[in-house]
Amino acid sequence: MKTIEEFLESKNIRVTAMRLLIYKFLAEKQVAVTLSDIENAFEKADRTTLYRTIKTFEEKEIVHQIDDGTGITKYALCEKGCNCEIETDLHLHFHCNNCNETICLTEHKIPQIKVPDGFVSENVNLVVKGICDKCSGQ
Amino acid sequence: MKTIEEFLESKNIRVTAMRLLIYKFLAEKQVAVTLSDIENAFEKADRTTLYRTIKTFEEKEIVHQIDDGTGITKYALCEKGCNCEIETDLHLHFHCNNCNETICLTEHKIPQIKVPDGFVSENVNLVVKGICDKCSGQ
DNA sequence: ACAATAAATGCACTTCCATTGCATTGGTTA
DNA sequence: TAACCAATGCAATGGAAGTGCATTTATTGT
Ligand SMILES: [Mn+2]
Ligand SMILES: [Mn+2]
Ligand SMILES: [Zn+2]
Ligand SMILES: [Zn+2]
Repeated sequence: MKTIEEFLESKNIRVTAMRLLIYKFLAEKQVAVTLSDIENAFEKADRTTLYRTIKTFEEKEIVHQIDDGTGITKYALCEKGCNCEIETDLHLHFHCNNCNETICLTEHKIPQIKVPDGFVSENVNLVVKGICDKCSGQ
Repeated sequence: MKTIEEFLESKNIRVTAMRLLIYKFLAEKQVAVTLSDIENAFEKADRTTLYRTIKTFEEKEIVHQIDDGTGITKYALCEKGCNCEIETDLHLHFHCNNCNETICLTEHKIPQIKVPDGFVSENVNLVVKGICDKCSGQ
């Protein structure tokens, strides 16, 4: 069981107080977060630092970006063995129309999508919208 | 074969010169267009008018909005019998990473997506990215 | 330990797109 | 013709993403 510090170092991310805090914040959250969410959680810190931190995490592939159609970019930690490097994020994302939260359904892989002749599929974004388990009340 | 005028009226959209022009512009295009595309095509007209025209078309369900992940909203005419009212846009969208164009693959319906127990799927957005037929050169 | 160096942080500013308020124009109806 | 309402145009706003540069903090070599 690696410490967070060791984990970040193994990914060539220098450990700083801010980075540890943001990493922990992401790890606690069960849902994808926006930059504003992080901003609200760390009011002392500058927006740019938070922005660049999340971008660093993204580059180093410990976080992936989610476009859930709300127009606001969200982020979530990658799962172990996520291998963003090789192919993008194969799991689907669910956006709740009620509580407005977006979560990774890491168990649910995106099915193979057929495209017409002549088209080459490199990458797929699949977002399901509806009511989440918490909001559907069961 | 209805005229465009009759068609717009049947959808409770008042016919104006601008609306006819924009409708024809959309009808000619084989690809989804941005507001800027329309703006460039009609430099005499005000951006707001173009914006509100497309929003009117969207409300009246003769145009659907496409979020292809570029961060810029695109629009395309609905197919006949599209029935946006009942359920959204079941076809998938393809975004070309080379020419940067997005097209409706109206023939390609989105497959049924399974979601975990407790989740209710209301609506699915599926965007495939890759190389389009024109760019793949076949 | 110290100086040199590089990276991280903070502040200010910019850009881009979407959206709105309000005045004006234009078309329809009584 | 007068009254009305919708469409248009202009100006401004807002939100989010991104960048330049100065400052602080950490790392490295001597
Ligand atoms: Mn995810
Ligand atoms: Mn479409
Ligand atoms: Zn919910
Ligand atoms: Zn192309």
